[in-house]
Amino acid sequence: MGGYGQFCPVARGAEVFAERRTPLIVRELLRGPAHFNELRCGLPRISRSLLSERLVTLERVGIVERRSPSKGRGHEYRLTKAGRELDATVRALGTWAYKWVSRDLTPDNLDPALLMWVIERRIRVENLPPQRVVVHFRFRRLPAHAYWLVLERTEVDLCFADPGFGVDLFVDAEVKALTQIYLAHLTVAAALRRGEITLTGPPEYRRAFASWIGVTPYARDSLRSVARTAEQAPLVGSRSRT
Amino acid sequence: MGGYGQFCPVARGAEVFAERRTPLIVRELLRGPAHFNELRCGLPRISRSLLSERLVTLERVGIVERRSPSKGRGHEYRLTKAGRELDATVRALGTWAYKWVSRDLTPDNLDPALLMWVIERRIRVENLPPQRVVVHFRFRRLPAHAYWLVLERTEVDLCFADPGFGVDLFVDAEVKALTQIYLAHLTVAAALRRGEITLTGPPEYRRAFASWIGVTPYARDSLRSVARTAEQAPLVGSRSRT
DNA sequence: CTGTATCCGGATCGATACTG
DNA sequence: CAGTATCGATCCGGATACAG
Repeated sequence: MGGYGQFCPVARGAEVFAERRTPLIVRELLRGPAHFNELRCGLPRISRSLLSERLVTLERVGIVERRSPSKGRGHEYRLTKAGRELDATVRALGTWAYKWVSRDLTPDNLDPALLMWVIERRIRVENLPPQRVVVHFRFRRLPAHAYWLVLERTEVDLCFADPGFGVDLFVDAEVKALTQIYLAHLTVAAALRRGEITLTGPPEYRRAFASWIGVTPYARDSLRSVARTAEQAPLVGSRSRT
Repeated sequence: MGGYGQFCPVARGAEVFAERRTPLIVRELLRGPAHFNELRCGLPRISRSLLSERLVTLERVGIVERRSPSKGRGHEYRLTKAGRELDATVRALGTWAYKWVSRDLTPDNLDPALLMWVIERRIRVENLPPQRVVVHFRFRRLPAHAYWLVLERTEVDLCFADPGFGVDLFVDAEVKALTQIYLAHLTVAAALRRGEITLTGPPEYRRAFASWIGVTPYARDSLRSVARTAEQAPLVGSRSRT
């Protein structure tokens, strides 16, 4: 019961791309992660069985190439040329969804761990001060979630335990507000005004904080991005993680 | 178990667009049909239950608008502005699939009725002779399938029974070959040479037949993007785009 | 004619246990 | 660590019957 019994390219494409979770797996692969458990980081609720099965399918149809352990353990999953060219489709889908469905965030869509993960990747290092800054994030009504971002111009790290350098800036936030900021549907200034985010620390860091946080790349393509203020310079590209 | 638990626009978009059969339903709505059973024509194996359910979902998320019977029976299903803007995503998917997966046609992908349906819609009326031409299609090893195309510059009709005007041109074809022609992976000339299509009728009609048949729009998109890429390469002569 | 509700078999998915 | 096999619960989808 796999296919649609059609020769139409949209149907053939949907057979491989529009299977459940597949667009997200392709999105992750486009971002860069190549190992099984790296991929799982960006796919919070996926089971290992399903990810494994999808990777097998994607390899079979020529979107993914599985390479033998180059030096570490396990395999490397890389997109083939065909897979990389799915970028245009993923972008089109993301851009559409940014414009039309990203505004209404239900509690089910919120995920502090995932949020911190993407915020880390989009930190605008060029706006950081020369010295290292440790920012401690906590989320209201979710005491179990605590994160530390260690920010340096040369490297950004996300920790799940106090890294021990001392904390320079405390961020106490509503998950929803910080998510909206990442989606460029709310400015840091507005969130502070409404009390949905509280910053504690030296004034220069409190002032600069907004310039450190990046936004989703899908906001860039949308005509409707509301929060395009002076504080938001062009987005930086993704940086490599090791 | 509906959503993916993510705020990422790609995930939100996939929740609504990448559900099974949904890309095809959107594709059909983009083409124009607005009534329930018109939609089913382009979705051969879909059950009424599933189409009904998907239309309800699409209406709920704001992609489809259900209008009360304007004059006929039943409802009209129209894309909203949000739905129409999915065009870019459908095109991206179709263009990708045309390039990467449309070549390998399995018997399961072939469907004479659907093929005739899309050929009818893409007839290049500007190349037709002034007088009416009736073309009778038959498919090898599928004696149950017989179709008549009544071609006029002002109107094209597909019939499943002899319309009674007499037949001007007989086409006896391998389903696969005619499908490949529609996908622009094979020319009529080559198919004739290989004996995969046989034309019977006056020489002027046999010669002109190739110019009446159109090809999938995704072939054109693909050629255009190839041209665009070529134009960016330094060694290729310039071509203007509008 | 234009859908909708129900039922049931098969497909899918996550948890668990297991292997290299 | 990096997956894979198995199994049971859940979900999906087509057939059928039914309603406007």
